[in-house]
Amino acid sequence: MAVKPNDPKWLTDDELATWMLFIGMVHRLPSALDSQLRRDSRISHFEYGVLAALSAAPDHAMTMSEIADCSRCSLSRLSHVARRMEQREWIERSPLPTDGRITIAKLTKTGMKHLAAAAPGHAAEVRRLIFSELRPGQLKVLGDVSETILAKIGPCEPQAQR
Amino acid sequence: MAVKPNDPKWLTDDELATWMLFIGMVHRLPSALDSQLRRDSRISHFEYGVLAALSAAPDHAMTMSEIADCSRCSLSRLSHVARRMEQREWIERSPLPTDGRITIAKLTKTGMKHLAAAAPGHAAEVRRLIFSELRPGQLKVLGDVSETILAKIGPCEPQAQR
DNA sequence: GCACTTCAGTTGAAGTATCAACTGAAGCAT
DNA sequence: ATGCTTCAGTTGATACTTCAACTGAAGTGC
Repeated sequence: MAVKPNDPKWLTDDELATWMLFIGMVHRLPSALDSQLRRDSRISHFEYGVLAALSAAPDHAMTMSEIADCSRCSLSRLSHVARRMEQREWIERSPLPTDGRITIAKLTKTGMKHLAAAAPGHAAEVRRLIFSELRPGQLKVLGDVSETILAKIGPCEPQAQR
Repeated sequence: MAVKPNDPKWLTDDELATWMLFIGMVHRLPSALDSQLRRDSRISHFEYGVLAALSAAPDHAMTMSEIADCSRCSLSRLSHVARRMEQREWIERSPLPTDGRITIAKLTKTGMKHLAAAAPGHAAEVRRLIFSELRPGQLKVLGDVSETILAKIGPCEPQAQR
């Protein structure tokens, strides 16, 4: 991202240099992860996250809102994605009997298989791109900084609470 | 991003905790920056980057390929975006007389005004979200880590060189 | 000078995301 | 029990991104 170097309200030189690297990385990393998953496993990074979340949940099932929270996306986006995943029979959706507003999404066997097939390659890519050359001190800083930024961004706005 | 905690090829506990925070931040930061710019200045983060790059270039002009390189995007994406920006009269495009393959994109006065109007608010948001609570040591680590990851990802693949 | 290749960029189609509007279910106040 | 409000989720329209195919210009070998 290039800049307005003469604007007094912009950043110091050090900050600017960091910013260029950081924003470049932030832009390119998601698509790099996405490419690997699509190429090797015909699945998007976002879909992978949903499957992984479900696989870790009791009974391989969660409500739509729970998934949206932990995937940090809007219900709208999740709803579209869930429809496509349901068509591919990776998940099944059904209303909760005791509260008709709530939809339970459940991982199918097919979905579980796809996830299991995709996981090792994805893990290897994450390790290769990020953790392979990260020293413990850097790991800690990266976690802290991410946490701080996430806190500043705050909870999902788009449609979450309004 | 939830996970496969029992997979031996996955990550250590420390790495996993860091990963969840980091990938969440990486996903949400671009849309947070985008929201601020769209809300306050009717411009996307990507378009902002293009305008900023042009504003820093000699004569406020660059070739399409140069812009694509420094914005880290495909020529295809840039071409679509440039058409929309040309319609809004933020930029003008013309072929280079000495080589008909090359297109020069040039920032217009209108485009410059929009950029100047958007910059302070955007800079403030970047500062608020990222730099306000970052200590010098963290700044350095963030830059180094970003650089390492970018190097691992390598140059743009999509359409850049093939 | 002619075919072949590479280069720089554009285009259209298909997929995906975002936004606003909507639906039906549940809660709640009277 | 009836009307209002909130909740959880879905839907359709619109906008954007990506992919593959294409175009015309320049370079290359013969």
